[in-house]
Amino acid sequence: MPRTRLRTEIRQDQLVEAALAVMAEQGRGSLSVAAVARRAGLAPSAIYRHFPGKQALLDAVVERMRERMLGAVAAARAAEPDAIAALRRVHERLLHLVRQNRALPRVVLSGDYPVGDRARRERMLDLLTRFLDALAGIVADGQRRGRIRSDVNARSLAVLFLGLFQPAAVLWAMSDGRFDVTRQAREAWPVFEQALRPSDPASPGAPAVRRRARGSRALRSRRVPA
Amino acid sequence: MPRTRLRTEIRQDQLVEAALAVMAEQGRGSLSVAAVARRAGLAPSAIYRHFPGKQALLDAVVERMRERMLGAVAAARAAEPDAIAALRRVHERLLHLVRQNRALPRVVLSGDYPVGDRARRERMLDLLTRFLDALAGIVADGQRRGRIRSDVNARSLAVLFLGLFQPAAVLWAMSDGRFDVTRQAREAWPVFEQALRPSDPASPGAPAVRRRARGSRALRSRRVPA
DNA sequence: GCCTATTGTGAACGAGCTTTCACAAAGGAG
DNA sequence: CTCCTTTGTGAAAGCTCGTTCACAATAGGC
Repeated sequence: MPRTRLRTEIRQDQLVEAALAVMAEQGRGSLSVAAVARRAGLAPSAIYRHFPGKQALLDAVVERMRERMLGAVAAARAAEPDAIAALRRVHERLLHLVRQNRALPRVVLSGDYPVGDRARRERMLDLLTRFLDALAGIVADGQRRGRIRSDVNARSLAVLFLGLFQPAAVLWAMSDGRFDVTRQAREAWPVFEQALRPSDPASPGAPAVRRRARGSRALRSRRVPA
Repeated sequence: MPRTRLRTEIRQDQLVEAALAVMAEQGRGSLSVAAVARRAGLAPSAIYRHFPGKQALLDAVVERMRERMLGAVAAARAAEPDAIAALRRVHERLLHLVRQNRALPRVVLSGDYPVGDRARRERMLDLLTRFLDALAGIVADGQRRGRIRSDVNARSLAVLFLGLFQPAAVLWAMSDGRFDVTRQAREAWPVFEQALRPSDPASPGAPAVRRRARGSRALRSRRVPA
């Protein structure tokens, strides 16, 4: 007996959410077509009405994570003119995103989402690359305005920023939410923010004095494959 | 035709290494008993002479990662009396460990190693908890001697340290080694080291002045589930 | 109220996986 | 040398999973 009948766009949406929910609860190992279908209240075979196969569903999951992560960065950048404030906002939004969706670190940050194709692995890496590019864009902006130290290249600081929330996210997902990610953020952020400031001991808003950039000056902000 | 015949301890060792190699090359998705056996030059059924089942093999893999990670921390701590130098050494050793063994982030840092049992998940979390405890021990030592700022609790700084190398490790594993983890380390470490220093603008070796510890003073260095 | 494209279902197939088992060979103890 | 434990093998069982298919039921345009 067919249950309620819904349009395919709605079902696609539901199935992506169901897949995320299954991954959040039981890990990626249990991410079977049957589990996703059951979670969405459908028979396993119904999935093939809305996706060509399991791989396409997994792609859609990645695509949704991409939208949310890049969306978080873009929104924060648009809302806050100041680079440091924008980074802080990104930090808050990302943690909120992870809290809402425990599967995020398993999809994006684990480095081992089940992408079969080699081209798909590249796309996965591309997601993180674009994410880091967006962060580096904010950092570079702050560097131009003297709000962020210029003796370290923007890309490295962006990776450092990633390190500010990735361990917290993974620990939170691993511990089933017992790791206090809010406290970690509250304590770690000021340290990071202070580390971003120009090393000039003058007022924190002053333009960077650019004290000896040493050997790392010529480093470009390349793409991840470097 | 039986190939060369070796003692079970040697085979266990070989099989763990084979499993790590398979994971490093093809990801955890392809970590089948057959793949591990082929890599070790054995028939699939031979694995059951040396391990009760696949799960036990996976446990042994985790155990080996545990030894190596905790060993790296302990060795660095023993070799360097100064806390900051010890942390730097841990950082170098861990990156070396990851470079030698691309599977490490997939086993330990992804938060989604295929551990079936709930007790096993706890043990996995316990590994990271002990790792963070060991790091926090070094940090606390540095705090006592005034080498590291005391206005942030040791555990939070330990997680921050984890963030110094986890993203690099994951990016390196995801990009098949194209991400330049050495450069990232070279650029990021000074920033982190500087952020560790007591906020007192006096000489970096002076005892901490302990300027306003604010609300976070009473925070204990709890275990990860907090 | 009918028609047709769309959505849902249960059964079944085939592939791949873990595990077991009967049997073969090796290698040290006696 | 002989025996017996240990180690290795190939075949097959048993299982889960992704996918296909014939068929049923719905919803909306006419």
